[in-house]
Amino acid sequence: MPVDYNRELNTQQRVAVFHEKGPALVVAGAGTGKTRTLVYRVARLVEQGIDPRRILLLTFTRRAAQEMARRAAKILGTTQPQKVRGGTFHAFANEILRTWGKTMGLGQFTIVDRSDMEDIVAHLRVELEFVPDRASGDRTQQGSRRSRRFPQKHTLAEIFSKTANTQQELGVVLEKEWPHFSQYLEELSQLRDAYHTYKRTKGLLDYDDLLSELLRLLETKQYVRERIAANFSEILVDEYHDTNRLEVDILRVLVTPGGNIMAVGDEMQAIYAFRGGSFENIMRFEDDFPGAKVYKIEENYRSSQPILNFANAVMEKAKRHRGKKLFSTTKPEGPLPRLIACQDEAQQSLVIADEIVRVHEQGIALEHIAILFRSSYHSFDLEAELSRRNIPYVKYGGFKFAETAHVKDALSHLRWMENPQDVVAAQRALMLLIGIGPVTARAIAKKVSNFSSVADGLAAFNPVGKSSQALGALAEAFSSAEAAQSPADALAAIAVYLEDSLMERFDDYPKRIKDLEHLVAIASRFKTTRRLIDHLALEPLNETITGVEGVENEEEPLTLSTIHSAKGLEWKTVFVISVLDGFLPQDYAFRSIEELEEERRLLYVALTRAKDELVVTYPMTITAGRAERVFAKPSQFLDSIREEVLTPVIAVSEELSEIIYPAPEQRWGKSRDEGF
DNA sequence: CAGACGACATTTTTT
DNA sequence: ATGTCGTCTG
Repeated sequence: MPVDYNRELNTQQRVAVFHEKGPALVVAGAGTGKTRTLVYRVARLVEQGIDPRRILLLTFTRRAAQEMARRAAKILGTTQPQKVRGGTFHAFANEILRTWGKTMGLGQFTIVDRSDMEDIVAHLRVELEFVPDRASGDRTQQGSRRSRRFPQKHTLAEIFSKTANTQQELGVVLEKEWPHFSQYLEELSQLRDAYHTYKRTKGLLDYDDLLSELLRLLETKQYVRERIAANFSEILVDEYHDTNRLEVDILRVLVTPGGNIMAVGDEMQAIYAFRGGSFENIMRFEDDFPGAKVYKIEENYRSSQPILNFANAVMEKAKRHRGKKLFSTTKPEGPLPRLIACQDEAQQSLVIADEIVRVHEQGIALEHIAILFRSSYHSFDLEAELSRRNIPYVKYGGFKFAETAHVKDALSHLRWMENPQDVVAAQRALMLLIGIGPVTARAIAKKVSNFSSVADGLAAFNPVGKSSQALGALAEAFSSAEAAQSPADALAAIAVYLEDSLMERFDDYPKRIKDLEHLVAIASRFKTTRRLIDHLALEPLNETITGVEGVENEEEPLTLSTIHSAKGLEWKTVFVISVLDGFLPQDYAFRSIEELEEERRLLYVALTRAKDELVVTYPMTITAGRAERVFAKPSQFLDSIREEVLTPVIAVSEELSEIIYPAPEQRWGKSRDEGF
């Protein structure tokens, strides 16, 4: 059955969907049906007879890719579009490198995540003696003092990652973002070399390597490039404003001149500069892909006009923008957004919880409500309040389930089993044992790496001393894990083995044991351990541990999310909390105009998630440092926003449990009088 | 060489 | 309020 493009799309969308050949850039504002356009583009291509397997859809998150394939399938009424190859740049790179890496000497490899990266760098730092080394005995006063200000491991990882993502020299990156560490240029350079060597000899790739190795492959192996380019006759890229230089370079070699690439993005929503993302890529699309056509989609379908007025007002003062203004013809009316000033953070939580109850009573399901914030920890207080009231929620962003210690522990065992040469995983697993520290762990890991199975390796030497019993238990666990028929069974064996250690180490071990069961359930969806491990490294579950345990599901939960994790999503009612100078914009951002502007776009992204009702809140006082209450200033982005656009409200409480604030339809003057 | 202790800084956002 | 790094002890 043919798709009725005339009915389903507006003129601007349709023009983009019917783009014929060659490169195209679709500049689409928030809520203008960006995804819709891509989905129909896929449908259109498939309808034209293009094999869906030859369409490559690169998106920023897995959620986006799945959503798109699902919706395309719905339109076409077939499962065809499910065959569209899609995923993140990193997942795509992984796939290609697994297939073609051998051609450039890249054999089996393991993906190391950020914390692995940090551990490796920390280890190398000791080896290179950038910290006082106990073994060397040479502990001069100077050496000790010098090491004091040497960057911490997470900073080191950040610096190295940034140079990879922006394709810039170490010195340049340091000068620009970490000038206070410029003095260590030489050491950092050495350390980075050591890190690269370490990875190469151990068969490890970090996230950045996935991209740069893919680029290297495409640039050095002509025939591989041609095979892949020929295989993907249509490339679609979502969220183009958040791509970094490395990703664009990959696209440039992958797309033959005049080839079919369609990128979709909105320079006003660029919020990933910290990972090298740059909306400049949107600005220079025509230079990168000569002959490109540019399409614009401006009409917003998501939000009511009052919400758009507010969002537009925030962007009006943006330093660099195209004067693009969102408008709605379908939703001209709606309640005005409100700005609620609360006494403090505790009251803010109470106000939000009360508001949620009110909205919910008006018939809006919890799943259509979201609370957004700049940083993960901004919601801690609110989370406590929600739990107290038994309001179910899921939290996205911040600490991830896959990054919690116990999950990483379990996965390390699995990784070690899969690849006995994976010494990073091995060390983590071994150090859990009493009596085994970094040195012994490394020694054992090295010995075991000569065997093709960890169980064999551990069995080959009979350990003596206090750790022998523990090592015996470990060997046993590996025997049963390796004998397992599926990744899930293997993981289950490991989970059982780990229980004692969890009980030993954590107060909340029942929860953690449950988490591992959850992990086993996830594992059961995978046929091979390799795939399971890759999947968890590339697309870690975004839910945080707190949210996972839900109330017995009477109703879909409420969403709590960082603004970053909310990108591309929408809700009927949206609350943006803690919109304070220092929170949003984050105090770090005051270093430069560029960073401040990115924070402004972040607020813009948050506001444009709302369909019908939007509430912004901030506490008037915050606890700064040592229990001192200080007055806080609402975000500078709210300065001089007129009251016809944003209704200011002051939440007043006699007691903390009783708060007076106006219902959304009430206007400012009246409600404020009532408030006092 | 492992592990405990204490001083200190450090609190973003993601693949 | 937490993690990281250095130092000290057995």
